[in-house]
Amino acid sequence: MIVRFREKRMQLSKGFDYAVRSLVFLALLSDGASAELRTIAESQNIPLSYLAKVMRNLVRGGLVSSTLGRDGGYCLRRAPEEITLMQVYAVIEGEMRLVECMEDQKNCMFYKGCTQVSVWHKLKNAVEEIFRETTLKDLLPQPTGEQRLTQLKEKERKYARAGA
Amino acid sequence: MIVRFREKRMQLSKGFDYAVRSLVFLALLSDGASAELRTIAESQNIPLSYLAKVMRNLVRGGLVSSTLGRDGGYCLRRAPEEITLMQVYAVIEGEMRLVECMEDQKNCMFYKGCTQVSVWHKLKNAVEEIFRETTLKDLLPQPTGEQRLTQLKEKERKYARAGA
DNA sequence: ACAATCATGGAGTTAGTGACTCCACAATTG
DNA sequence: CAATTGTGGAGTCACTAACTCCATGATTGT
Repeated sequence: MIVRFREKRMQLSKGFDYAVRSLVFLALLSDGASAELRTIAESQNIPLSYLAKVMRNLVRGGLVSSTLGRDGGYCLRRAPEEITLMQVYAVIEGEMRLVECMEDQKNCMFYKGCTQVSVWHKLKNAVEEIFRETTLKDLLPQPTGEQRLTQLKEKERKYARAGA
Repeated sequence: MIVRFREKRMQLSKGFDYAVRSLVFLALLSDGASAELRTIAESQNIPLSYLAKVMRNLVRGGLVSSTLGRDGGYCLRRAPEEITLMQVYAVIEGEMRLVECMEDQKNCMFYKGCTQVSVWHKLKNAVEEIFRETTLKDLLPQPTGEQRLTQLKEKERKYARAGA
């Protein structure tokens, strides 16, 4: 039996979710390294040929670069902190439209008297602001206490060497 | 040819939009007055029998009351400033779920390492905050300059009488 | 009491599209 | 040249928002 997502509105698409996950995966690679489609798909449990489409959009959008042939794959084009969710959203979904008449109000039959459109815009702005201020870096898993301790020691050693 | 809404994610349902429009319509009636389904539907260009369903939800949700029989119809149960968009959303759409694994993270295969869910929650909170702070009153059309002038004169006359 | 008028309830129907698949093709490299 | 990798696009499928229909129940004026 396939358990499915009871659909309610205001939800994000899987494509967008997949894109973000994949980008985070790429961001976690030691810098500059690339990963093939299959690796990403398997690690993130994303259907391979569907992810192909998503990645193509990311390539077209300039967020990742792809190399063909043996040892090919995808890698980030910019540092994680320079890639915002807004950019990802724009690449995957385009312009955000909460309602039909969001920008082309001429089509809206309530053109003149419509008082709600301002609220929808406020909503859109709030969402986009969060998208704009959230970068891939914010989505990277925080180092555990142990890891942070290691980093600290590393730093200390550096300072010690610098002082010597 | 039927022109249709190019669907992009993060959009609000028509049901919700219809609900809000209808409530605003009711709020504009001189207080206590009720309007029948047909009146609302026609004024707002909403398919009659679809609106019936929406209104039923609003009744069940306690936002409007309905009276059957001749001269029946719907009217607001509370003052416009006491009805928030959040309440309307809850009645029409239920709990907001931006992604599948929003609350039942056990189902999420990335349970442990998932760093994005916090962003989705931030998003949800931002949207819900706007919904919570926006009431029907905020959606009522502002009086035009002319109307405001009339109101002002009305007030002056009152004061004049009071002074006399 | 009755008929007109109103909402209620629930079982359809439909079109659109998000999510996913498949396959042929193009580029790269050992 | 053969293996490996991404590209491109047409095609499929299931789900559901949006909408319809009809039978039923409540209320009120006459």
